[in-house]
Amino acid sequence: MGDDVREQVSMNSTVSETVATWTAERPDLDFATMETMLRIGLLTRANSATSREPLESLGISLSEFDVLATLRRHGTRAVLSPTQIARVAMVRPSGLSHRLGKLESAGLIERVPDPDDGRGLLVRITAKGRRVADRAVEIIVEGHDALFAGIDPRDLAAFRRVLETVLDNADRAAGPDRDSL
Amino acid sequence: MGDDVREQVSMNSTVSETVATWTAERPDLDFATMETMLRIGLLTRANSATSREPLESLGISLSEFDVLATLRRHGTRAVLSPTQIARVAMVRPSGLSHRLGKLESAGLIERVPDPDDGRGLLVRITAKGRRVADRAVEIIVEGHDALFAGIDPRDLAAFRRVLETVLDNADRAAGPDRDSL
DNA sequence: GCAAAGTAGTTCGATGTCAAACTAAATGTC
DNA sequence: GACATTTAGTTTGACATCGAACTACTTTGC
Repeated sequence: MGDDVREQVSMNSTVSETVATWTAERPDLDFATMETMLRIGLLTRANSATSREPLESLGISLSEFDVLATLRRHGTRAVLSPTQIARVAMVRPSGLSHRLGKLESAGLIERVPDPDDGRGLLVRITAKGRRVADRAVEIIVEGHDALFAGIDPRDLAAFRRVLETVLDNADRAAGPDRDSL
Repeated sequence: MGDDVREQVSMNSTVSETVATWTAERPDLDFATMETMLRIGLLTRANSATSREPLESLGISLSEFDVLATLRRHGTRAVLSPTQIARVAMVRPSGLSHRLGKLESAGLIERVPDPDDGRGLLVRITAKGRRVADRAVEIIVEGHDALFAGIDPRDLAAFRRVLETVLDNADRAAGPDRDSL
C-alpha cells in the first residue's frame, strides 16, 4: 500500500469537508462517528508513512519488518514456522511466502526443514537480520513517540480505554463469524 | 466433531503478546505507544471489514464507495473532475481511472467531456449511483456507530482531542512539503 | 502567433495481497 | 497396513494501487 504523507495537510481538512457536505445532503444521519473513523484512517496512513522511508533505507518494507520483528522478538535462537508467523503478522500464508522469499534473499532470515515434520519449515533470523530488526524497531518506536508527543496523560488514558472498548465491539461483531480480515 | 473450533486468537491479544515479547527482548525501549498504534491499525482494519460485505452486496467496493460518495455529497447536479475526486478520495489519478471505469460500466457514474477544457472530463453520478450511495452511506454510518457503541461521552471527547493532536503532529512531521492543489 | 512549459487524464509496468489450486507429508479410520 | 482426510507451505491467477511514461490540450512568455 502506498502511504504518501505529502498530502496530509489537505487530508486533514478533507475530513471536515467530507462530514460537512454529507451533513448538508443527508441531515437525517449523524456523521460524528464517521469523522472520528476517517481521522483514525488518516492516522494509520500517517503512521505507515513516517516509518516507511527510514525503513527502506535499511532495505526492508513495513510488511517485511512485521515478519522480521516477529522473529526478533522471540529471542536469539528462536525458530518459528511460517504458519505461526502468518498468524501473528496477520497475513495470509500465500502473502507470507513472498515476504519470506525476499527476506531470505536479503540474507535476513533462513528457512530450514523442520526435523520433526517433513512438511514444515522453521524460519530463523540471521545475525544480519537481527541487527536490521534492532535498528528498525528503534525507528518505529521513535516514530510512534513523535506522533504522540504532547498528549495530556489523562486524555491518553481515555484514548486507550476507548480503543479497548471499540476493539471489543469489533471482536463481538466479527467474533462468532469468520476471521474477517 | 461437533466442536466447531474457533481457535482464532483475537488480534487484540496478538498485540498484547507482541508488546510483551518486545519488552522482554528490548527492555531499553518503551512500547506503550507502539501498543496503542498497533491497536489503531486493528481498528482501521476492523472498520474496513465491517463495511466490506454489506457494500459488496450493493455491488461496490469500499474504494468505489469513496468515489461514489464524493460525488453524492456534492449534490444532485454536481459534476467533478477526476482530479478533484482523486484529491478528496486520496488516491492517485492512475488509481482513480480504474475505479471510474468500473463505476461507469456499472452504470453508477458518467464521464462527459468538459466543455470548457478539452483535456478535462466531468464526472456525474447517475440516478442509480445516487440510490446506491444513499444506501451505502447508511450502512457505513451504521457500522461506525456499532463500533463506538457504549463509549463514555467524556472519554470519547478525550479520544477526539488526542486524535486531533496526533494528526497535527503528523502534519508537522510531514513538513511544509505537500503537493495538494 | 507560436514555441515552450504546464496540466488532465489514461495506459503501462512493477509491486503486493488474497483466494484457490497444488504438492507433500502427517494423521485418522477401518 | 491402506486409504481418506487434514495440514504445511508454495505457486498461480486475479486484482488494486502506485509511479512513470504517454497523449492531448491549454497557458505562458516572448
